[in-house]
Amino acid sequence: MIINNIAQLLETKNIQASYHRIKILEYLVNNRIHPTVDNIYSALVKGIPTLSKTTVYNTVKLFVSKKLVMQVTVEDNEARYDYSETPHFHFKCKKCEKLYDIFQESDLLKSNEIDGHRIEEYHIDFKGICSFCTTKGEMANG
Amino acid sequence: MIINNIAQLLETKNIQASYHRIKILEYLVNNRIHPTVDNIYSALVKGIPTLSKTTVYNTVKLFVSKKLVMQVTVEDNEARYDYSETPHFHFKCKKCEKLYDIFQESDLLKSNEIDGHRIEEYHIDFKGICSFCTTKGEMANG
DNA sequence: TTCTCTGCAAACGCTTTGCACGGAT
DNA sequence: ATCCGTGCAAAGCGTTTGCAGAGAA
Repeated sequence: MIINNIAQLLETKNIQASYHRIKILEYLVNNRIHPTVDNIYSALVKGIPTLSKTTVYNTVKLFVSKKLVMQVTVEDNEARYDYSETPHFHFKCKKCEKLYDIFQESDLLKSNEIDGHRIEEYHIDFKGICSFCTTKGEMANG
Repeated sequence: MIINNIAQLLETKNIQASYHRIKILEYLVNNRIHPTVDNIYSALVKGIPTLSKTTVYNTVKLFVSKKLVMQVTVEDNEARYDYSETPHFHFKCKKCEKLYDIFQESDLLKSNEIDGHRIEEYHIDFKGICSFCTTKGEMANG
């Protein structure tokens, strides 16, 4: 369902709504499981036998560049992709390896628990434009 | 300097203090620049011509397993290594690509600035033992 | 001697690149 | 006819593995 909405969503971001792109975005919207490229490919190739992994790579890269989906890196060498309107954090269980979404915001760092999960490590990374680059304006490019 | 302290630091963590390990840890302690394996290798091979990248891989992996250094993944396909007693966050400038340490803790998410840097994205990942694995105790290993 | 550290070379796995085919406009 | 999406095959690159030689205990 909501294939039309998916196509519209693509157009909102100025992405031409090809069949593959619709299916890939649809998968991301309906499966908020932080899939890898391989996850997406394996799930979709059953219904689209001609699908290639290159297309999945191309497509998620395009989606990320258009800020339609977010790339998540919790573990190394596994790029995962995440469609979500709501900013959130992740909790990865070292035992069962599941990746949980965390929406709670307050007192994140005041205890060693979050949503009942025992925190052993955390990694908080910000990206943006640093104060030096901000004051230097655009001229410092390159 | 402080070669002796480095050796002691290794012994504290039950790591035999070989020459290479001392030099690699010394480099990490003195260069809090979140170096990659390649950074470490390139810096040290000048003074230790026989050094191999495999040894650097082996060594940082050992350090991480002994919790002597932390593995940082801000960008994909670049594993960086970080010696630091103080837990902290990172801010990566999208323009100049520099990686800043952030020690401030309060109101992290209440504004779109931190230490004067303009935040455009953030990624907060936790790792530990999830509530299900905790209640299941040790029996659920596998 | 035995155990561990070291290092070369090859293998590995994810990702990217180059190029050509095919469909849409 | 042109542009863009797609896909195969090969290359690329960081990392891991296997194994052998060197050094320490």
